[in-house]
Amino acid sequence: MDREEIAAAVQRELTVFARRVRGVPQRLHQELPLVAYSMLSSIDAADGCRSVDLVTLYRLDKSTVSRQVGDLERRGLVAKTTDPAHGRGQVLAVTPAGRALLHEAAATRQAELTRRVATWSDEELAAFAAALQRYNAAEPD
Amino acid sequence: MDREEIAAAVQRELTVFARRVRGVPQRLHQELPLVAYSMLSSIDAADGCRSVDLVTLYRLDKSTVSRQVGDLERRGLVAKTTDPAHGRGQVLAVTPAGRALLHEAAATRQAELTRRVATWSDEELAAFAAALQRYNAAEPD
DNA sequence: CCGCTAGGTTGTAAAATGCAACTCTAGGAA
DNA sequence: TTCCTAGAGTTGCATTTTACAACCTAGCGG
Repeated sequence: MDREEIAAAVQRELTVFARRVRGVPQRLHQELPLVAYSMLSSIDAADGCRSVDLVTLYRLDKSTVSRQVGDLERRGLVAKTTDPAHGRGQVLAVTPAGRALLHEAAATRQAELTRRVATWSDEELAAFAAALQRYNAAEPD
Repeated sequence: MDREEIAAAVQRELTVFARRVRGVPQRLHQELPLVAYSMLSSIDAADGCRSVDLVTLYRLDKSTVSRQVGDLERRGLVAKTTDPAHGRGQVLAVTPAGRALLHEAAATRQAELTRRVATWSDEELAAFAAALQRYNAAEPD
């Protein structure tokens, strides 16, 4: 198998993964679909982040992020604070309720993943994580 | 980093990938968005496949596949034939026009991928492909 | 003090999807 | 043979997610 074939295989597998994931949202966790989950977990991870940061992380439109963050806020999972230190924009923070729901959902997802990779060695899993990280880090433009 | 942390990293990276991909469809290839592309390429790869096969491959609803295949047919990229050998159901085939468009789109996507993994060695890329394959092959239920 | 611009929101339209109800027909049972 | 069941596909309908565009708002630099 030459490099081109390998690349084609990567392409194929990424496509399958991407397509399958589209439906998963509500199936996995009723209250926190993939979209909301990813937002919430990013806000939690990147301390003091603003909506713009999510725009660049996920390469989404401002409006999309605005709506989703708005939804999270309306549900009491996220709080917007106007931090004068950051000048313009609002700093986002996960509320205790948000954190609770997030941990619950994370556990569910983690369990699912753990089952899928049950037969993988630690080394194999670590290599996979590193490769994904590297792939995602590459600039698309 | 213990196994749990590694798993969390995998989770995180897969999420980022999944979220980013959602928007890509029309951006990458005007005529053949990700959804149509994946259908067409699967029909091309799995010779004599039926709609049901796509349902199981991508874990989509029958209706979704029906509409998408219908769209491809209306655009003259796919032909449905009622093969008596298969009993019920219709066997799908990519038309010459479909194949042409498919190859064109594949080239575009391949180029994009190639750029992203330009710094990867053959071994690294092959390992990535294998890991993805393994991940996708795991039964989710 | 004033315009510029980054950050965010809202209106609108499109795509993708799932569920449910329906049709059609091949294949087996009686 | 006839009938009934189950597999394959289609269509109606609602929902979610998204992009684009127009808009608003308030810091920041001059």
